[in-house]
Amino acid sequence: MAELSESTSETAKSSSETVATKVQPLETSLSPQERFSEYLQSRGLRQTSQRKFLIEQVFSQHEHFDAEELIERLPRRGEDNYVSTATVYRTLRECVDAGLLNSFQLDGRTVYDHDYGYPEHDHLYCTRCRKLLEFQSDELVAIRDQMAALHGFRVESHKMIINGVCRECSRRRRKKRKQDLV
Amino acid sequence: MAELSESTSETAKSSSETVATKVQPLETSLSPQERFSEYLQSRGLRQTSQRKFLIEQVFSQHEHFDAEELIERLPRRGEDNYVSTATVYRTLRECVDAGLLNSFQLDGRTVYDHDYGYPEHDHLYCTRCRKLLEFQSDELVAIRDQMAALHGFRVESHKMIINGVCRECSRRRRKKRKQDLV
DNA sequence: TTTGCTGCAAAAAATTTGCAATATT
DNA sequence: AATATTGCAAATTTTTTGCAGCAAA
Repeated sequence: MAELSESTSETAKSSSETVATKVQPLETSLSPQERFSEYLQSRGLRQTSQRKFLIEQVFSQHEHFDAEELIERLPRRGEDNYVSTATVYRTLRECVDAGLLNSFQLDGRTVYDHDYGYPEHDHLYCTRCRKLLEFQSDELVAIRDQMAALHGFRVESHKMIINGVCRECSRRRRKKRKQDLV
Repeated sequence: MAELSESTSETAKSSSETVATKVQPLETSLSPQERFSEYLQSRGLRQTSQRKFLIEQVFSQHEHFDAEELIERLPRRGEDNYVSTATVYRTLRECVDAGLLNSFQLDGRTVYDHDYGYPEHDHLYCTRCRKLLEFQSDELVAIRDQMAALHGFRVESHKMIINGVCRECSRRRRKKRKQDLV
């Protein structure tokens, strides 16, 4: 139904002190597959072909996606490696439990984001083109911890999303307005 | 189905520089009712008894709520002032458009929060007791703006939620663990 | 073998929508 | 009078669940 795209990261050519923004892959000792295997084993769960195939697909590209999008690019019923909708949902949830994926809500859908192998980050969401950008800020985390401490909270995680209009959409709009004047 | 409660605000007895946390009502020249009237008029929409009644109910208590909770404390079908589910949903959406309410997703539900008459704030969510606390941080907003600027975004809004375990739940847990040892 | 897992279809949960009747402006 | 709004029920949308048969360990 809806599409998400272009999870970009730009370099901080900036200015002020502690501005870290680049969201770069981390080095990991285990591949997502291996990490998932560990998770399954630790819980007495089974290594099935469906789970293996799904993890492979999910980590074959670093993009945000929702269940529907994932299912769309998977083999159809009858084809090889077909996985039922129910199993896709079940496996996505397991990935979140296993710390491989992160999930959040966007326009009513659950969006998944690679967690394993990526630094903690948050998102900028363009309300015009629905593009999702990532950013990373240690300062943000520091404030988070400060706020939590103030209220006696022990932090488990956080989600932040900044809604706005991206550079491209602003440009597009400006151009259009100019044309409208002609 | 689920219940949300106790939107508290604690005072910052703190310490470090710019820590502002108290979320206190703002002074407003218009009541929510009046503000909604303006909104309706400006769009050629109508002032109906249902809308009037709903705004009244929604602003009669400063709490987070979802559609289900609201409907529960409203008159039932057959009673005076009954408002259909569809209208409740439609009106809540209008409130968001009108800037009276804010909404965000929590555990699969849409949660509404008073926006009009309250300073911009974010939330701490206890994953154990599902309590929602508010906090306010200018620093957070500053970082938000900085991150947006870095990516060429024009900010429209943001949502942040910190998940964790609240003071009370931590205590409860600790006590329980102690008992378990006996 | 034992028990977890999968696919299927049906169920759920939370909104949304079509439409005829009704109420505002 | 013109048309926005409401209530109702049916439809959507997204995700979950029950269950019988299948498959890892």
